[in-house]
Amino acid sequence: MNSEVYSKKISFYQVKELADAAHVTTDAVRFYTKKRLLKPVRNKTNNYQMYSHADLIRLKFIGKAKILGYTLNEIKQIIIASEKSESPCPLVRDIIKKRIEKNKNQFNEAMVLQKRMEKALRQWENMDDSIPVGDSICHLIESIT
Amino acid sequence: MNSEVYSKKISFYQVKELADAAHVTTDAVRFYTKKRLLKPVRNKTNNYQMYSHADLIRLKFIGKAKILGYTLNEIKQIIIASEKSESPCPLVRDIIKKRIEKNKNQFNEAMVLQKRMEKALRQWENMDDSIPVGDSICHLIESIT
DNA sequence: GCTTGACCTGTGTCTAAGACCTATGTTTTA
DNA sequence: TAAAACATAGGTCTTAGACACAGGTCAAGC
Repeated sequence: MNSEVYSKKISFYQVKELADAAHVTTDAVRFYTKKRLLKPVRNKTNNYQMYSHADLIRLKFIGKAKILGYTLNEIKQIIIASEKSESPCPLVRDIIKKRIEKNKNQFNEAMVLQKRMEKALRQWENMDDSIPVGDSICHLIESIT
Repeated sequence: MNSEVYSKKISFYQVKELADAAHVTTDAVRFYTKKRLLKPVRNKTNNYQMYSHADLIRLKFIGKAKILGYTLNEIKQIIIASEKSESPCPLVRDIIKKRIEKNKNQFNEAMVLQKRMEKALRQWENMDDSIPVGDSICHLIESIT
């Protein structure tokens, strides 16, 4: 049995119930709560957190936003905007545009790194595994220009 | 004037001298020192760290290894191997091979994310910036399947 | 009534590689 | 002698939680 209260037509969830409903861990729920992305109320008799249906919707929203590449801080800004009855959409569009651009740069950087590593590995094919001499550490890496 | 001691044919470097010589920050030098990648000795009169020429070579080595994609922990393992008069080369080759593979996977994941973001942005072109209703937060993100 | 298991609480540490800041001590230079 | 430039240790901050620990709560079965 869960902790839904039908008489009041208000459902509350405990941490694990909420986590399971959104297919995330309880650690994630607690983490989001600490960051104030979720806003449970306290059950004063046992000090437990009680999550509302709105929290469940928020939690699912967080999941979708995350797979689109939004960070938790960005998601928080979006939620805050929506709570002020502002449209968060311009913010949402703006963030994703910037992230797409940023990712392109990181992509290129990662590509450069990958090429560099592959080139090094090829060059090392003709070099032996010698024991370092003097202050040298590894002639393979030290041979890189 | 720096703190090189020519009479003993041993040069010592202060943090900033070493950092400048390897084109890194003093914070980086201190960080590597804390991680025991560099091993200065203490000047007992003023409690300063004194770095040797071997430290400078290590510091330059760290720089080269880093642009090849090695992490500091991996670099530490390599240095430890070389200090035991073992050849660190098999380790060096092994790490880079694994990282090349890992990068390929991360590359693919990043590509999937990028495509997902671009697709979302295209789909949002035909949607308006409405104000959230009820428990909804942002219909743009919530429209993602 | 008691135990057991499953849940809850807060707190802390760990991940990578430093950047930045504070407060304080030392050395060099004008 | 005072200021500038160096040094020290220590702390916090960045991502998104995972994992561990110690102890409180609650339902079920015996």
